[in-house]
Amino acid sequence: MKIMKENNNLSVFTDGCVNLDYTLDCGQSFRWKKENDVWQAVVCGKKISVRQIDENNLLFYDTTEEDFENLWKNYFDLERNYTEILNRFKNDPYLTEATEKYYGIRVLNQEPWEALCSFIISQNNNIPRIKGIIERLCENFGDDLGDGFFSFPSAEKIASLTIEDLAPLRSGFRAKYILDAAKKVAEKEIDFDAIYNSDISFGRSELIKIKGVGPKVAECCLLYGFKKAEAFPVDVWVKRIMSELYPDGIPACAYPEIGIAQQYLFHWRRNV
DNA sequence: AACCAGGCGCATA
DNA sequence: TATGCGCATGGT
Repeated sequence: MKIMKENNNLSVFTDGCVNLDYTLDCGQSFRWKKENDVWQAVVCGKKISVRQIDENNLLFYDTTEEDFENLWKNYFDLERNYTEILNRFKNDPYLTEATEKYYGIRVLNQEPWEALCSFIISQNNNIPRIKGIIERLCENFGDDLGDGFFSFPSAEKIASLTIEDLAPLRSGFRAKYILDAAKKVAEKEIDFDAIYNSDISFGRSELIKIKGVGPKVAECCLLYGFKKAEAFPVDVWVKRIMSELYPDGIPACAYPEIGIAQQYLFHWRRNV
């Protein structure tokens, strides 16, 4: 990976397996917006603007090398060797098709709290409405960073609120789950560092202690928020994939990064 | 064990 | 334009 400074911007040359359009609009994150070919969001409390120049080149606007090294490199999972993983996936015909068609999806490493909160909201829900609820959550309780951008509110901030405070979100029965999660996280009853640094089985048993977090939401948190590539969220689309294509289970070549395989298969199956 | 709890996109009537 | 369906979890 080569990094070049261009005034205040950072030009990053990757291995080519990075497609922002696929990555930022495949149901794993809900806050990115594309405006004039530039993808924008607030991540880790900072506004980020990034553009795909070509297959190998990303341009990060107003970005320091320090922020890229400390935040964005990990966020976009750029340290992982996707070439090697996707080559291994080619031992399976369906994974071959999915990875060729949607080459460049990367599994993001989002902030644990944002991932947890987002996937609690995602349950029994569709993507347009998930985005709306999260947007209202940030507008109401996040920090105003100007130009219509808001940070994702902290667990501590949410923990200080009541169900009535959350009414403007129109999140329905999920509001009580959001509060329970915020309280358990703010009071360190759920220890993010421990989950991050432990085996996936520990994270599974911890996260389902939160009301509104079942197996599916827990797997999403572990995959997108705790960098567990071996997490495997099974939603209705993945259930279809499993019954239609893999009645005997996930092919061996997908291990151990079955979460990455899942992301390609999910997007592929949804866009048939 | 079957149903409901917000609400909305989506497919079908 | 109206109607029903799906959605992931917990509680009844």
